[in-house]
Amino acid sequence: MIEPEATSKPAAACGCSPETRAAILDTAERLFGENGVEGTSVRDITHAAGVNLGAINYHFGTKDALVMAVFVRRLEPLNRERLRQLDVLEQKAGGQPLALEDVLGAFFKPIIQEEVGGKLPIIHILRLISRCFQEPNPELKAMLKRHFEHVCSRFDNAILRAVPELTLDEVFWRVNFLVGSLHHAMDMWARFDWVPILGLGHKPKQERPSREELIAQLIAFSAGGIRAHSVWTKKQPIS
Amino acid sequence: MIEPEATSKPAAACGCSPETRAAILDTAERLFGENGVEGTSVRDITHAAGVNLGAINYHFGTKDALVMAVFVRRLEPLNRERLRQLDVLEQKAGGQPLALEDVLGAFFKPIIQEEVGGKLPIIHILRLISRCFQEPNPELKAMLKRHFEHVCSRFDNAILRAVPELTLDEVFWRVNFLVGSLHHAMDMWARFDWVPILGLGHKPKQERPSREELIAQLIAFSAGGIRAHSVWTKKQPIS
DNA sequence: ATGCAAGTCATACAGTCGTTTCATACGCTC
DNA sequence: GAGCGTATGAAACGACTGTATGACTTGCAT
Repeated sequence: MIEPEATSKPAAACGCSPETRAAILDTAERLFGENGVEGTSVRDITHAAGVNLGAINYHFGTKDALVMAVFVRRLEPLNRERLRQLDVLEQKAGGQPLALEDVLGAFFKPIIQEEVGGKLPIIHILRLISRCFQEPNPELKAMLKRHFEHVCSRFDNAILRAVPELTLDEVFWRVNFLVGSLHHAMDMWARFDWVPILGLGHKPKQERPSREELIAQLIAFSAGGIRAHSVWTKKQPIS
Repeated sequence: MIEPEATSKPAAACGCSPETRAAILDTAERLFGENGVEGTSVRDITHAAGVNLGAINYHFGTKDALVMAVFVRRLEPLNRERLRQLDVLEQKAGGQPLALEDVLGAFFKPIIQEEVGGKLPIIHILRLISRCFQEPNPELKAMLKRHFEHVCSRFDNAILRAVPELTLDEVFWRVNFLVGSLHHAMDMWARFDWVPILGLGHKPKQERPSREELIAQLIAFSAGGIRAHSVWTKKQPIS
């Protein structure tokens, strides 16, 4: 594990930072997703990546800056792809409201397209996002806002046009429900073999579903949930 | 903040551990929920609780044991109340399948009943549960399994009877979707004033919804999602 | 009064944290 | 080949981590 990948050449060909930077980003993304930012030390990362301890501070300045770099590398292409798919749908529709399932597909599918933004499974960065939504770190929150603000605004509007019965507030909260479902489900999916240890109800009989099957289930669930009758227009209290 | 609550009496009345233990549990629950277990030191807890540094090790042995104690104090009465409400529903139904919304209500409502298991807002322990579902700590997982296994099994069965079209696997995953919605939404709700900073889409025009309103929305969404047409019986791939 | 057990206190321990330092080795331009 | 900027290496820094120790105080039974 500390073995510094024997295939690496003894020296880089150019003066710029070669694969060390990428190795740190890859390893940090994985370990952050598995154990959290606070649960992963810079020594964990450098040892697993087979680079020197000082490499993180040299290439990124601080550990916090590394966290930001890990996010930016993934979030930028991920959300660009989401918007691109939404653009395609709206262009096809020619001004008409989109089908709800199509909108949800444009939001979910880029998550499971592993090649978006790199060759590492996207699940790691998704688990990391899920973790960091709960963190109180203001810089982290500002960064997440910067990347998600426009995207969620576009999708909120598309969903509101697809299901005009709802109020904007209801769309806001139901989109948050949907995001929570995505995060928790993909986390469960990534650790499917351990799910019976977690013990959330029955252990499914069959194998772990494919990513495509899980996303199909997620789209069906979310669409059904968003299409549920409005409950806040009448402001009816809970029984 | 370090002020050891001036109203406390100079000495306890009995030889047993008096309010120190409870003060540690209350403070730990809050700080763990806000900053995570790894992000909260024993000094953070003891300072905020106004007790001595050694008090945690004296009363609980280790920090990990404190984490367990924090969980057990809440989870036991919470899940007991869930099962009680489900029992009442099944007794009323007399062998007939329950209404899906009633089942979901029995799962969600005890979360918002603040007086269940203590006088602290339940939101802290909910955020802590949400965080710890992602932790790789095996002892934590075993503890969560112990508390949730029976409860989720009961609710899975009730939901399966309410929506017999679904397969057991689908119920399993949709219940996980629902759990993710609950965790993420309640976390957002707890930090509603900061949500625009997080930037998940539009900022709602109106005020933060009441807990009852949010749960009503969550029940509507979840019921709609669970009632969505089965997608795995036909094993249709994603388009 | 005396002894005892429980609780609190200040302090210290060894280990780990993120970061810094300085020396060294490299590819490049002049 | 000299000089330069970039990258890596080993070691150390002070701060912080969870935990352990021993003295002190308290309420209560003898």
